[in-house]
Amino acid sequence: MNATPQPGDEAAARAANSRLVRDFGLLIKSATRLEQRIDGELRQECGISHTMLEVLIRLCRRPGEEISQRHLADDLTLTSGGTTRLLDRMEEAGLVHRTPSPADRRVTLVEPTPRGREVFLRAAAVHARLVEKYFVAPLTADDYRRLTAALGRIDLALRDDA
Amino acid sequence: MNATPQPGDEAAARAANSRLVRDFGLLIKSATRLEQRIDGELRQECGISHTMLEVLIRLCRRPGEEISQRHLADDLTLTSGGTTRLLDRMEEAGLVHRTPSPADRRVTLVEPTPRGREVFLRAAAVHARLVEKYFVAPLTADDYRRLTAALGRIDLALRDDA
DNA sequence: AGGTTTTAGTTGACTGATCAGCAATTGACT
DNA sequence: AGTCAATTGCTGATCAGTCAACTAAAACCT
Repeated sequence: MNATPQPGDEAAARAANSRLVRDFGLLIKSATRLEQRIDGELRQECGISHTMLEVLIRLCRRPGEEISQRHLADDLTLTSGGTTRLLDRMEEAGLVHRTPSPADRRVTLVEPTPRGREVFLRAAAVHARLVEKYFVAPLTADDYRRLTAALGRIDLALRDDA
Repeated sequence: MNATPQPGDEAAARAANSRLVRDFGLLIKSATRLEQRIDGELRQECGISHTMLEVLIRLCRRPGEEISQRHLADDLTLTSGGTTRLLDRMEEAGLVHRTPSPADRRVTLVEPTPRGREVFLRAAAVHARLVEKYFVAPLTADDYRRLTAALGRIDLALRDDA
């Protein structure tokens, strides 16, 4: 039923079973699952995606401040094209408003609409509930602190060599 | 230039600036960046995506063992349809081989081809190099241990209430 | 000032996933 | 045995992103 064992099989098995491979897989998988869970719940209860929530978070931080698409794109790790389309959908849904920058006619500034802020408030509550349940509750306070610190260092390492 | 401040603005700003929101954003962002980096490098140097590598990892663990698509889908957090198409591409690329299960005529079993194992070995080296650089190096040994343990608990919490 | 280079955002073509619906097969219950 | 439910994998339609090519505007550089 199986082919005759090849010399490479053993080496491949060793690599596939390595500790690092499993641990790294766990990081990616946990983050993916977590995001899927939150995305699904947000769509169902608030009608927005997790990505849209991330946009609203950034737009609501400093009321009155307008943020350029470029800035959003960098912060969300999206391409400029992807950001254009994301904001198209959000504008269509009445969540944000685009205005050309008076200072630089290349840039367009983005602001949440009143409705955008309102939806954000509801979404933030859902978000908080789920983050609490799956991110905070499973960890001790100490673990939580160390985890976020560790993630910060990883993120820094990734940013450093662009 | 800015609209008159609304009563909800302040509440929204508070939510948007919360500690939990930032920390959770960091988790998702770090994982996303990490995966993008690795995916890009794998495509360039080995011609496979990160998802394909994850498939090969699972197929190479126990040489001679064949794994059902269903099992793969669950393990990768993909839908069955997505898995079908992923394996279509991998079969097309000569990385895996599908055989109908003799025991249950609904299931099809998947095995790596010799070429699949060979590509996997090269990809695993690239993978190890990057994981080492961005996941291990930025952390102390102690942090690393705690981080993976914490992720394990998060993953468990997510699995528990399916 | 004037030409070159860089930057911001949009768009068309494509990719890799999802979802929902399907056929085939198997299991479970009388 | 015979029906009804559950499971496996596949498919068409769609979605949300990428990439590369483009335009318009600004910055830079002698």
